[in-house]
Formats: sequence, structure tokens, C-alpha cells
Amino acid sequence: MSVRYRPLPASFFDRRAETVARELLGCFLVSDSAEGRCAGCIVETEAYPGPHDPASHAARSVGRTARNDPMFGPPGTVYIHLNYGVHWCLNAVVGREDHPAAVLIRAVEPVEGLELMRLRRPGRRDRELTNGPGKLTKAMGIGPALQRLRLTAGPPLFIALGEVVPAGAAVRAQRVGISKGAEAEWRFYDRRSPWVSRRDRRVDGA
DNA sequence: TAAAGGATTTTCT
DNA sequence: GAAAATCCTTTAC
Repeated sequence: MSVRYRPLPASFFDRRAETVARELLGCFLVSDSAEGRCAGCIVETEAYPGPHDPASHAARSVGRTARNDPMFGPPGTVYIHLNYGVHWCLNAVVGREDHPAAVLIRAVEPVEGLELMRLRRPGRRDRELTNGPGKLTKAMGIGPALQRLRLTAGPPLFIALGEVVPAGAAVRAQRVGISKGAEAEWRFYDRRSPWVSRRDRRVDGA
């Protein structure tokens, strides 16, 4: 069975990081490769609203560097970074061009291409294929070759509108105690999904 | 189920 | 040279 997805418009990403992070819940992340298509329903995100956030790769103290340069691109740009020297993580750049803000995709629920995901992450149970930012990129074949791509342009990597996650199911949580600037980081997740990586307490309505 | 520690390499100070 | 937007294994309860 093949589902037809329509990429989200740039206007979707041209808003506050927290708004985009909340509304990405329920949307579909679609990744094509020579091996086939993988798609997943986004169930966990994290907002990096701008330079005032000390935890952001583009924090004021850091400025614009070769690494975070894609974050200064137009809304809908792909920003991929290597974390802890091991894991590739996928972000959607949000807000106006030259304002470095992004939303980290932290977890998805497999919708299409499950067999391909199993091949890419052998020996894992299905719920462990994509329940983390570094896991989902490996399962879906997402890497640095896709840097600066436009998520609004369709294949090979884009995000499509999905079902709206009801307010009662969406959790807005504040990440605490991770690093010095962590107070500024906001996470969102769908509490109904087994694929969520971190289930922190709700700190606000979402 | 939860907590703790090692892995591994890029980036910036 | 230290820290990092994490993952995985081990250990304990």
C-alpha cells in the first residue's frame, strides 16, 4: 500500500519554534532512498527558539559557525548535526531567514517501510527502531548528504500534514537538569505513542 | 523499570 | 582540552 503525501508549505515552518514543534506532532516524516520509502508519524519534538537559548547550537555566545550555518537558512531547511560523535540528528529550521531557530525531531512511529527500518537497525524490537533522535535517522536512512535540503520541496525528504493530535494527548514538557541552558528547551510529545523516548512530566497545556 | 557509566568524534574555547 | 540537542549495556531494585 502506498500513501500519497503532500509536503507542508514553507509558511508552516515560518512561525515560532514552540508552535511548529507542537504542530509537527501527528505529521508524517517521509524519507526516500534507493532502497525504498520510509515514513513515520512524528510523536516527539524539541524546540530551539533562537540565539537567546543557551542550549541552542546557535546560541548568542556561539554565533554563526560552519556547523550551525544551515540554521540561518529559510524556514523548512534541513539541519543535520552529528551528536556525541556518533548519532545524526534531524532538525527542521523554523522562523524567518537569518534567525537561527529549529525543531529537533526526537521520535517517530513507523508508518511505512517497516521492513527497511528493521534491516537498517537489525536486532531491535519495533518500538526501539525510531524512539530517539539518533535512532530514527538511522532507521530512515537520514544523514549529512541531506544537509540544507528543503523539507517543503518533496522527495527525498519532507514532512507532510497528518492527523491533529488532540490537546489532551499532547504533552508539553520542560527539559531540566541536562545542561546549563536546558531551562529554555521545550519538548512536546504524544502521550499515546509507545515510541516516545522520554516521558517527562507535563508542565503546561499543549 | 530505573539509574549509571562508557563509547566516540566534532566543535569550539 | 572540555563539552556535547545520544545510544546502549549493565546493574540494581
